Amino acid sequence: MNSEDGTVTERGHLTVTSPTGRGRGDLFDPACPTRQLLDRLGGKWTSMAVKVLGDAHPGEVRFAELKRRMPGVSQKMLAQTLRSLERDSLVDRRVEAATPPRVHYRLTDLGASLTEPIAALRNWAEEHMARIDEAGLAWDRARS
Amino acid sequence: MNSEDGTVTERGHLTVTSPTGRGRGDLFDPACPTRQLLDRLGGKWTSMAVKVLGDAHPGEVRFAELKRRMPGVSQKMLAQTLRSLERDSLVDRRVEAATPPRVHYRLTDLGASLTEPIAALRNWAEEHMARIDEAGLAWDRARS
DNA sequence: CCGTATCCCACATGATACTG
DNA sequence: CAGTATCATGTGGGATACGG
Repeated sequence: MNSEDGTVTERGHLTVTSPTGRGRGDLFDPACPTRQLLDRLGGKWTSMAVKVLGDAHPGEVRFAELKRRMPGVSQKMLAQTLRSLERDSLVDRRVEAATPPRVHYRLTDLGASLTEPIAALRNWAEEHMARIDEAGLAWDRARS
Repeated sequence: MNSEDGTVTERGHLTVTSPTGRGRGDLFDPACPTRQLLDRLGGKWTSMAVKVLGDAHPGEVRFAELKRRMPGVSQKMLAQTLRSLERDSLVDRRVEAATPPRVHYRLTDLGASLTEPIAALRNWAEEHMARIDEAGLAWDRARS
């Protein structure tokens, strides 16, 4: 982010309106909800964590089990991802006081509701991504 | 959706196991369609470009007009975003030979179909992001 | 007008090591 | 077991300048 330049380089977003549509006095959409959501889901592990927790719903999943079901994730990234989801109230964290400690995670109702739009994305992806891959390869070939 | 156990092997989503059924994963899956889609939509300008082009559909939009409707985007990022979309066959590019040249962009049918799952995301975001923001602020307050 | 080529930096992610 | 701390790095993306 640039220093003291008051003008932000990013403002209006997916809620971009037609100039004639309605007079939005503000014009500046400091934080478009869709952008914010995409920023979260776009993270490398967020959607996978939601998926894994969603599959276990309404059961709880422990940290190590979560890690086991998300091959490739590091402890750091898993913890960070869960933190973020917890902060957003999408995930609930329950600590079982014991030695060693046990920590259980589950989706909140809000988090569970997210699985629906994600499912829409997944369905679209399953149906069309193969074609997109082909198109990409063809494009690469045709290029010079 | 069941609360069954087991690793996530379901085809089509954020699949995580190796194709050879190795059991526990050693490698993460690079070819999950949903992951690929999210990587694209997660880009800073992709979804906005789709939105703007979708609003204009079936009309075409020229480069400069697109840029005008996407405040904050640089020429580099706009060109790069459009290239990527074109490569994916989500966007069609038409060059009108003239001086100065005119280039028109429009969504393909495939690209237009993407607006539906995106709309699902947007609806969810508009309905719930405010609450998520609150939760984040409360969380920040509660934890020093 | 419509791009591409460079440079640059913040940041997301990964590897590793260390605690309670 | 469930994290946090630290360091290294690849890259997305912004600024700027040049070219067709």
